[in-house]
Amino acid sequence: MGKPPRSRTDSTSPDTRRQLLIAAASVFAGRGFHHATVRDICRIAGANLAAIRYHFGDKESLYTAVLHETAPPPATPPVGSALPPPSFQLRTFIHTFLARIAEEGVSGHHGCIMAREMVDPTPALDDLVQNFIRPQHDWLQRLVRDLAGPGFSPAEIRRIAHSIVSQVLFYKHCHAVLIRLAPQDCLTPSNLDLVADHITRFSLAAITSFKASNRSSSSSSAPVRKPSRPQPSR
Amino acid sequence: MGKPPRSRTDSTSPDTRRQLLIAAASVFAGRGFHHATVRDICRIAGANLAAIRYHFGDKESLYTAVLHETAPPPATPPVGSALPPPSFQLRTFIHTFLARIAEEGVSGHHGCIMAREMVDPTPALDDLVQNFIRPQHDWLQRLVRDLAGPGFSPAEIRRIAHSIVSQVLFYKHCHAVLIRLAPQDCLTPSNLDLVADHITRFSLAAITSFKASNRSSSSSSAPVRKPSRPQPSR
DNA sequence: TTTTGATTCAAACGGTTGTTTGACATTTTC
DNA sequence: GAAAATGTCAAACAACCGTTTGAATCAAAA
Repeated sequence: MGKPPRSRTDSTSPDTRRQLLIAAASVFAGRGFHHATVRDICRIAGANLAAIRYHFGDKESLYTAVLHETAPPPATPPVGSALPPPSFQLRTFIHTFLARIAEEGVSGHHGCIMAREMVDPTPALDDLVQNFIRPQHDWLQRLVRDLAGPGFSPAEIRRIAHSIVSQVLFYKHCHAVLIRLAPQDCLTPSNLDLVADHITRFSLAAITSFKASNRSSSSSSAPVRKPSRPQPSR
Repeated sequence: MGKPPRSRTDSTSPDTRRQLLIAAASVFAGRGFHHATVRDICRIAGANLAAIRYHFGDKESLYTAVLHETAPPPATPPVGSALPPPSFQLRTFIHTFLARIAEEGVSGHHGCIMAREMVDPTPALDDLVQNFIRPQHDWLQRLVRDLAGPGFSPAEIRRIAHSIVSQVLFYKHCHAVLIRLAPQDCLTPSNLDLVADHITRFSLAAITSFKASNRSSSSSSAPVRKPSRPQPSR
């Protein structure tokens, strides 16, 4: 029946397995799970087509293997003694986040695959949310709570966190548009600091203003009068 | 040679053509150009497989036909006499934008297809940018310039516009993550006003703060001290 | 009625996909 | 050295894709 052998987790695996993982990470990151073909992966890896079945089982198992084995080590928040000020932490978070999705080489594949999963999910997204996204999401929420101070509902904290994350992901998800609309704004190593600074300033300014308006009035109130009934799209 | 007939633009087209357009819009919006199959479209439209070739030529021509024929009428900015204040215009822009990408029915298909094009572009993206995205982008930039006042470089204006747009698109592009991470934050008709208000307040607060810090100092200066060298991702 | 052009239809074509096969080579174990 | 496990290989399989064919259908013009 040719049942594939037990999954090998030891480091004495043959080279083919490693080459497949490297090639697969590159192809999956570049074209997404569905568009990537096993033939491309095997060709780049210099392996036979059947190698995928032998080493991983099928395409989807290879995909999850890539996600697990190319995952960056969990961020090391310097817990304990001297925590940098929250605004500094936010700047570092945004910069690191941007750098991960801007990265072109091997270390950027995981971020690219994650960005693709968000828009075009596969069954692997559930694991990804649980293991990578939710921890970061929770961490960011705590940071926003520290920055904003008391008097904010959990929903407000979450929406602020969304506003921060969205500004970062924009440069990944809308890269194709940006390159046609304003190529000079595309995320490159040269303007990464500039973009990180902008998003940090933009977000901190909004949070600071929220805090101020929250201190003066009892609850959050929209500072702009709403249109009675904004025109429904078409 | 069976060359497809001349493209018919008159309204006396047979019903099959219309049904194909409707079905195609739904399938393309739901699964994207590549994942959508002409067999699905024809089955939903109740048409034969060859109908696509006969009425449109091929799958890609059907796609562009959908993009053109389901396009919403150009937004009618009340030029001239009584323009509402910029902050009011921004709120309306964000609300309309959000409503378009949240819409589930037929009128939402164009927005869904556009959102997919941004992430997974097809040859149709060039037209889309030129005809739909760039006009809105330019309009928003002028609005931001009005809101921020003088003293900002074009690049700063663009980055602020990016920050605004990104917060809206987030709810579309990251819906799959949001539904797993914080389902109550997903964009629904019931919380659309809430989200629009948040994004408007967040953005206006940031712009107002930028304007203030621009008035006090000569140029824009980051209010947070930068880390000397933020940890490179892994 | 005959003819013409427009439209639909079942069926197949050629290509790509993920997957599987069974033989072959190599290494390890007894 | 025989036997078993391990890994590789070319080749094919089955399913699906977009596309194409050529005949059938139908309404209006001649």
